[in-house]
Amino acid sequence: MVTPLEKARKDPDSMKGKILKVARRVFGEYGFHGTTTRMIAQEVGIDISTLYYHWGEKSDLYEAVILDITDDLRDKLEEVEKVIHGRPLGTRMDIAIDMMTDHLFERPEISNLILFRYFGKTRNQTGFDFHVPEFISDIALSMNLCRDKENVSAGVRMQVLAIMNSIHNFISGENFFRPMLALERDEYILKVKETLKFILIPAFGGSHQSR
Amino acid sequence: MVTPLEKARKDPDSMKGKILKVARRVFGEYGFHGTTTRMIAQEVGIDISTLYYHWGEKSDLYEAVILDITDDLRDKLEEVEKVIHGRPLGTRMDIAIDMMTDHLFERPEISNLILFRYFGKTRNQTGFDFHVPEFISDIALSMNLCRDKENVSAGVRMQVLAIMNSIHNFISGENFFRPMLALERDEYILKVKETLKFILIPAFGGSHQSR
DNA sequence: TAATGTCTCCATCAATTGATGGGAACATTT
DNA sequence: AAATGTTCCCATCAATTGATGGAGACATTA
Repeated sequence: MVTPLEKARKDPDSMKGKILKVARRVFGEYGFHGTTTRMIAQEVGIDISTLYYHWGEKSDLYEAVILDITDDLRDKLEEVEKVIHGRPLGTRMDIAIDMMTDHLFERPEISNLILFRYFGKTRNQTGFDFHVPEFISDIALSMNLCRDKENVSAGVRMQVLAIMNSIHNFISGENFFRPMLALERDEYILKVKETLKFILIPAFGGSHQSR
Repeated sequence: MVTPLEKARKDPDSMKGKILKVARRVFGEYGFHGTTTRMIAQEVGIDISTLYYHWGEKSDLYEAVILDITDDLRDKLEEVEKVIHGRPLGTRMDIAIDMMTDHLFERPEISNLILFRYFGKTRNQTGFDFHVPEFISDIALSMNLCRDKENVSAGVRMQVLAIMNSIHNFISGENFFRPMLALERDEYILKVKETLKFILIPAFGGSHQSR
């Protein structure tokens, strides 16, 4: 069976797909409460009732957006893992940072939405959760921070969280940070990678034992 | 002349002060759009019109909250600077992390609100900005990352941002991360400090030259 | 006592916002 | 041609939400 989300992902030119794409961006910029269904409809260039025809409740659309970016992120992480597999630890970090930042800078809504979920509450919180835990374990394994996927210690999981968040921060904070630093977009992206590596590689890329 | 905000800060038991305190927390949890004036009034235990009598428009109250936490943060940073001044670099990081995390874990709204401002947009954005830049330079100087407060390079400022954000992330994300890691509050706080030091001290605390 | 300023609540508005129903245009399929 | 499904707009609701005016209660001051 094909869910509406899968259909919309497969065909981004369909109305469902177009709405989903815009909704990703707008929800990402303004958060759940900061976004109105009218804003989304207007950006797509359709009437509001058309939006409801396709996606139903606002929270249903939001949920679809969340699942969409989750899938997106999972796919990318798998791709990265394939590329870095087998290489020395330092190189692995280097490549992973490059690939993830490039990917996310093209899709800042992903970082935006993830950070919104981490740090903000939503009235009428529906507890559909985020499958973060499995990501974490995969990354920990891929970074040689643990031996097996099961039973990753809390400390290691926090380290992975810190890494992912530091990336998301710079992506999502671009609109705030870049004017502050007076950098062009490509300079900014370059400096982000540089800074992330400067901080993360000494701690993770070097010669440490897996615990 | 005494502004309403100064008055409220000086006298936290006054109605103005009580409202401000609650508003900090609620705005921090739900963001600007996620918070209704009725939510705040209800938490304080007063009628909504009482709130408007004291603070006027919702956005005025929000602005006061922002200024309030900015002052709070500035004061704390000054205090930290006094304590760590003159000590060796590694110890400085260690103490600064301990003091800042302790302070912020008691006042998570600060981290919440700062991250909201970094990562989210607000409809009708009034561009009152955040005075982040000056903090950054102070911290950079205090961490021996630059020689003088003027003319701190973009790279160094990004490093400072990364440090501050990584702290805010764990504070503000507690509600999301802690259940995920199945930790008690004090365990969580301990592990946060541990993780931050594990990542940051190799990059900043060790033997590096100031640029 | 009278006056003043502070603080409170109730009732109410107007605008926004989530959501729906009806109906028409249009293409595709049967 | 008939049936079906998709896409679209208009009108409209009910609930929420930001905001205000008026009228009391209360203490302090004159």
